[in-house]
Amino acid sequence: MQPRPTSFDIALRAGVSQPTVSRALRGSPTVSEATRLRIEAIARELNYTVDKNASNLRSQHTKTLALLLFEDPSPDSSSINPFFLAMLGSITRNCARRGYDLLISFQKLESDWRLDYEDAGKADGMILLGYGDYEAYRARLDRMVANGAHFIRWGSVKPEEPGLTVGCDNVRGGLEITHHLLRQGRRQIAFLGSAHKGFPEFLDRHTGYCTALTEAGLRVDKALQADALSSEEDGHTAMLEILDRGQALDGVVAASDLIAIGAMRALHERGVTVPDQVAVTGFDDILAANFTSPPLTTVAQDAAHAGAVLVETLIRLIHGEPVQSCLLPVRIVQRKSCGA
Amino acid sequence: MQPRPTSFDIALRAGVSQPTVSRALRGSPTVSEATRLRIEAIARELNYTVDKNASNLRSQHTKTLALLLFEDPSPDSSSINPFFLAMLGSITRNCARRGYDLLISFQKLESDWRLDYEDAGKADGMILLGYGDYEAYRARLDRMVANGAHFIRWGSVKPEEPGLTVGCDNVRGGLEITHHLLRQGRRQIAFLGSAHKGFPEFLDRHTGYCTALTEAGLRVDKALQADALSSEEDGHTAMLEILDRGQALDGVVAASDLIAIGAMRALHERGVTVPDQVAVTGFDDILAANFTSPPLTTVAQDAAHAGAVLVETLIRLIHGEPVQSCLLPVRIVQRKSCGA
DNA sequence: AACGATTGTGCATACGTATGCTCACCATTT
DNA sequence: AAATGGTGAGCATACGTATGCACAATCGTT
Repeated sequence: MQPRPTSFDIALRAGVSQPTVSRALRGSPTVSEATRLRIEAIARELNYTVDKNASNLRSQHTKTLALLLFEDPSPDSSSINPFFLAMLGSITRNCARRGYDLLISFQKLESDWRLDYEDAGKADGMILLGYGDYEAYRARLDRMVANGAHFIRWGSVKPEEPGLTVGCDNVRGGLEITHHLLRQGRRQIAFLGSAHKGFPEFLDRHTGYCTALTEAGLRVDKALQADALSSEEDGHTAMLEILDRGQALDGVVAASDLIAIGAMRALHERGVTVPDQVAVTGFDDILAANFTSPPLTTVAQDAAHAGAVLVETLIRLIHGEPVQSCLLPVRIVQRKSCGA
Repeated sequence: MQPRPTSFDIALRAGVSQPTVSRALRGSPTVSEATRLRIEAIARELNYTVDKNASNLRSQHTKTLALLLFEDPSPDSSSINPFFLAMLGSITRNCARRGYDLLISFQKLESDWRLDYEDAGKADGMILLGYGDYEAYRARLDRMVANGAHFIRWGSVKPEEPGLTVGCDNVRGGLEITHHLLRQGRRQIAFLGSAHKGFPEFLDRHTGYCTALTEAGLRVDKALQADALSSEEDGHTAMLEILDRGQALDGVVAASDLIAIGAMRALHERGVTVPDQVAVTGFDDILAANFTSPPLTTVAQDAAHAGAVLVETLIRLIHGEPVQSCLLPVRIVQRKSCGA
């Protein structure tokens, strides 16, 4: 177990100076082809790798991004929301594609996450992922922007918020899926999802839902709505709540797939058939949406694309290139649960 | 946007030397209480954070673990196996709990992953996660062990393999779930899962399945087995293959939940009822297993516990403490699909 | 033939921290 | 009063790389 070779070892064997080795391996044009090839050969032979800590320390950047995953506010914090997991996969791949490492961390929204990463020189920028009411942290975000921190959020895109946001078009998603149910002739469409401020994306979806109803000349009825956070259990509870009101309904727009799955369970328990009596739709298109019975019609967010945009935009921000927030399109995935 | 404060800045304001600041903040006993408190106060005031790169460079360790996630060999590489995602979540949490950062990377098993991480000084150790025939890489693993690399694998625990492995008791899982079906009176139990070497865990589960049948005095019948890699589609195909043989059966032991879900889809398409005509079981207990129709009886692997053991063991390995491979218990989660 | 332009390399140094060693100081002991 | 021991802090330095600057060598130009 010999110590790692350094650039000095390479230099010695190649008969050049250490800086020349550094330049050669980084592909600097000021090093001649012949020298570079010689150095590269020796480096390969010795299994040399650049010491990242030394390299980062000197160059003052890390080629690393930090992904801060904010815990669901829901009590069941033992599992991550499946959609965020899909995002995580996509972000990881895209970081690798761009030559960046990805540092992952779970956080509470209230904790002092800024200090831990970019400030500590562990990452060049941060991706903020998770439900959460960023508005409550406006002051902190403002300060971060002022300090020149590099970060980008996934969430509800609002022009007035500080910093950059990438998110899908939740309003349009809510609008189109509701339209879709209306086109099936559904008229008493419930909405399940938190209207709580902590879930700005759910609020947007709710806005789309309301707009669709209004455009169709229908009344937005409070009796057809119930709060649900993000879990399957929440969806189950919310659905039962509406049923227990004795409220008649023929459709359900759920703010997430998990909520929709819970709602279907509740309907099933009460002997209501899906989609014949009640059509149900979700949002996200998580894996499980394929396997429910009936399979769930839902608004798909393209996690692969979203991850690419997040990483790409953040890297451009780090490089000082012009960037802007970005609203991604959504797409309706039609399966059986909507009755179409 | 002023430059980050360094330990020299703190030292200046506190009227001490830089090394004293370093010692104070790291809690060295050679610094007096009074001095330490003073330094800590100033550090807080200036929003000081230790520069990780400098710190790591000097101390030659990073307080970072690398998670190498090997791609599924399955063609659909766009999504990560849900069980591994659950592991990822658990590993992340446990790293945080122990004060380590987690660096994530997708890899191909063939690529030169060792060089990229521990050697580059980016991580103190590596967690290897993914299906894969590590045996084919025995030589490389041997070399890594000889070089003193710190790594731990998730997978099939075999005493003869180099390095450390943590895995659940796949043989016992296969055994118990098959017993479970046998106890329901099932006698013609199929096995769906790759007997391919690339999936040692599936092989172990298959071993358990065979043992259970033999113990029950039943013959292990090739006609009741079909290869399936890890995806839902593979399970679907494999199930159809057996059905198309005209093979009679009353139970299915699938080597993963996704395979089981695909199998149930195939059975449903052919008008076979689950669990009345055919009982179906899975392995993993992914989220979706709750929501299938009927809900899937399966062998649960405790990802939360597994992640804790992996991280714990790796850290002890890094610290030079005695460690050993570890076999984790599995637990049968009974739902509707097994007919019990 | 002399001179500027170009090319390739070395020198010196900085990045910010952690730690072995030395040393001053004070309290206690003989 | 001298010797001893313990405590707290400073000095010097190392970790391995990247980069501004100087400079030597080569080339092309008039």
